[in-house]
Amino acid sequence: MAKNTPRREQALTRERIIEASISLLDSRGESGLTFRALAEELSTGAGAIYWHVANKNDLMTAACDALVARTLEVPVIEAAPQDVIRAVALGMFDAINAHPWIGSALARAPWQSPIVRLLERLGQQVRAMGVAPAGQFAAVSALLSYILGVSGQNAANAQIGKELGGDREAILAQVAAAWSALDADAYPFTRSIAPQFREHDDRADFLAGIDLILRGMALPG
Amino acid sequence: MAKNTPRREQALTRERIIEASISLLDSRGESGLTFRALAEELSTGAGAIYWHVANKNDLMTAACDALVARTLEVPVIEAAPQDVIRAVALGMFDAINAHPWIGSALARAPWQSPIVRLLERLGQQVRAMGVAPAGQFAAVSALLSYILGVSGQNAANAQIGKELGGDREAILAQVAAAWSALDADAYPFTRSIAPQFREHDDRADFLAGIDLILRGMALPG
DNA sequence: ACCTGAACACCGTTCAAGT
DNA sequence: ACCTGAACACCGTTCAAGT
Repeated sequence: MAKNTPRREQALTRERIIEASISLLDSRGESGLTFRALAEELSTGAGAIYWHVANKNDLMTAACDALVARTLEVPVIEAAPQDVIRAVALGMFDAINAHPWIGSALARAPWQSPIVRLLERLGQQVRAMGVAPAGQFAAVSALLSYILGVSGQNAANAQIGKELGGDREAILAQVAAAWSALDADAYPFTRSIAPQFREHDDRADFLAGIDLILRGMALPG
Repeated sequence: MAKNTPRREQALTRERIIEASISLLDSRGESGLTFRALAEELSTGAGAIYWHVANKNDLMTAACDALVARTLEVPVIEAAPQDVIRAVALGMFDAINAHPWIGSALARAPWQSPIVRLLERLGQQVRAMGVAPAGQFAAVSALLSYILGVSGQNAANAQIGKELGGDREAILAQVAAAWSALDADAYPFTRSIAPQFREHDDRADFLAGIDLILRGMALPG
């Protein structure tokens, strides 16, 4: 055996670990990211990964951060601040739809790097909108919380969808049917909204919520 | 041994299991809820619990639902719809502050019973506000997503706070310091907001976000 | 400095067997 | 019908030992 035979094609780096994590998360879902699976994918031992990564939480946050960075990388179009905010929000919505695990990862990373990226992007636009300095943090925080809330729900929906076989139409119909069967006295609103729910468009409703907040922000006072 | 000696004081019921789960979650945090710990608490075997509960997810959702139900149980004060919405939202905020694990449980229970309780309460008020039927679902959905987003972040904050020793002041200061140290070109907004963040009031900002959405909803069209 | 892989201390869930 | 508890198939994480 030559002594300088490399043990593998590429050296094990934090970046390679993160990339492998993303592809594992995308292909096998949240429960598919395992130190053992990762080690096999990278042709190494489970313990080796700990040299580059503190723990699983660190790994998830890093994977999430990499995708959020990519999502926000798109060139900033010259547009009204409100439109940029809409674009950023929709970009996140689409990214989470494509990689549902980001939703759960974001929920567990309070004020960490992926969130800060978003905060910065939204904040610059909120400032450009002319929101008073004293209200800027609260305004950005509201946008952020809303986006994260939708993210989390969408991630959970996707998870359940995968478990139940994936047919979105069927799941919506099932939920709508359950709502229609609720007690008429206790749940009048939910019952009445069931048909609307069945045909609702997550993306359109998401944007409607963003617009609600933006409209509230644009008002004086 | 008499044959009719009861094996334990009380029979094992779904309710007792849920109560024990809540107290375990409150005292030991999210990772403290374990079938083994639960079994010991209830003087039974781990497997016995499965007779009354489908799985851990079912258990978490049920525990969450019980607390949400209690939170929404408070008598509806005769007040303007906006004020009732504020009160409901604040009630949820405080409940999640007291039991951070609700935040994570809610995030994983899309359109399940705890969420439906909230949906109903908010929906009745949105309708009372006079929002057009076609916009009611989107409006409630926005409020709901926002509340869940804040919930999730708060739950994660509490989790990290517990891990790091619990001093909120110190954690805020630490995050603010990290933000101030960010690259000046890439993160101008985050840097500028750091002092504000250090002294921000989660509850006040939460309410400010609710008001933003309510204001947006009250506008025509 | 970086990697190996066995070992540790857990998990949720199942299921034959009991009452 | 309800409960027992051992067993199964996993986890994340650590660490002595290697290169």
